[in-house]
Amino acid sequence: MEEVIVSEIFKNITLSSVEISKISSGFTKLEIKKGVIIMKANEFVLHQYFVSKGCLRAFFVNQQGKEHTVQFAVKDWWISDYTAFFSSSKGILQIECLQDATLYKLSRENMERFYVEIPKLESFFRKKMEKAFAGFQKRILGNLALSAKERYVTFTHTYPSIEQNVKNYHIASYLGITTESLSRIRKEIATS
Amino acid sequence: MEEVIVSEIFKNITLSSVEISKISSGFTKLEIKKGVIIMKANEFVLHQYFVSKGCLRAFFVNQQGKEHTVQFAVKDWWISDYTAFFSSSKGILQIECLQDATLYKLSRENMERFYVEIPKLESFFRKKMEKAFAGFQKRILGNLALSAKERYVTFTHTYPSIEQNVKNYHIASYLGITTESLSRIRKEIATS
DNA sequence: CGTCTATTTGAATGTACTCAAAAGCGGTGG
DNA sequence: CCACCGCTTTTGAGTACATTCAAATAGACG
Repeated sequence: MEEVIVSEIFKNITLSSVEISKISSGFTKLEIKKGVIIMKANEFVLHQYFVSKGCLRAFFVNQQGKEHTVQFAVKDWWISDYTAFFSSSKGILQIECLQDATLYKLSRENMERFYVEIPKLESFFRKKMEKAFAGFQKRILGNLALSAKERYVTFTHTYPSIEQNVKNYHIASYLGITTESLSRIRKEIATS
Repeated sequence: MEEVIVSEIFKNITLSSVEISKISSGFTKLEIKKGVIIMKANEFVLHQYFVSKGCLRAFFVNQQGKEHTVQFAVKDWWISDYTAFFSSSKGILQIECLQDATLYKLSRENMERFYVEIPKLESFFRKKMEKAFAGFQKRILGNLALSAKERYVTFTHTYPSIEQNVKNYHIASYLGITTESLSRIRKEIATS
């Protein structure tokens, strides 16, 4: 892997050249085409992915075949089925590439090795978790406290870069409403 | 603080007596009575709390005065307004004691000191975050994919110990429904 | 026993859903 | 350039589910 990517992923961290090459060798670069499913449900989740370019989503398909988007990821985000990734178990999510993407994949194994060999990376990932956790809490609160319309408006403000990349039905499946409802909400907003 | 509590909090971690006393001095023991609010919204969140006994909840109050429960905590759980705690900013959640409780409080400052002085604690807290994150993801998925009735049933199975400690309207505010709806759901389940 | 709080019930309302059909949009090939 | 195709979004009508508001019942506790 080109080593320049290490400074893209681990911004704000000062690393020696030895550390950089050690980290580099732990990542694998992937070029993914739009439409490709890079992670299937019911398989062991051994990797997480850093998005250097493009757009992806992680989603759950329920018994009725309905899709529920758990997460979008654009540049500088990480994506995986983290519940499975952390517990080294089989996942329930699928991950789909929505726009041609450049990814860097990191195995749990290499990540654990980083923690031991380069402790500041453990701090880095801990902080990343803290932010993700805070984001999830915000989302839970939003689902509890806000109407569908408010959730949509919040979404467009919080993730303007994502809105341009994905279909409305992906957004609907993220907000927990149907495509039709989202369409009506958009109309209502446009005519007000 | 009695040092015996350190082994209660940091189970599965081998610590030297020096480390134990260092950790002990970082925690403060609290005895809290039912009904007491230990954290108010709009104040800086400097601590997180380990629950040794009792039951608490973290909740958000929206403009209309409606309450939304983000988290319950019973024995061995931690509770705080983590979004604010991690960013050392003002919180939006309140934390209420639902059953007389024994808590051990830890400041962000002391926690950061632990990370530096006793690195295995950073691993401990990282893993704790990973589990909490996984739990939140499950909850988001539940909110998206399940009906109110299914969410209630899942809740009673996942947190049987909590259900006994809290009022139905607390559970309703956790599930995102009204007390009346929860009552009807319970009736429906009972007569089936 | 009486009071306060929590839960249940009822009736009317509202919001989002389902299903079905129409309209819009983008790309491809004649 | 335009006609066609597939996919996405919009619109409409009827329905289901949860909400609101109000009132009745049930429980807990002094």
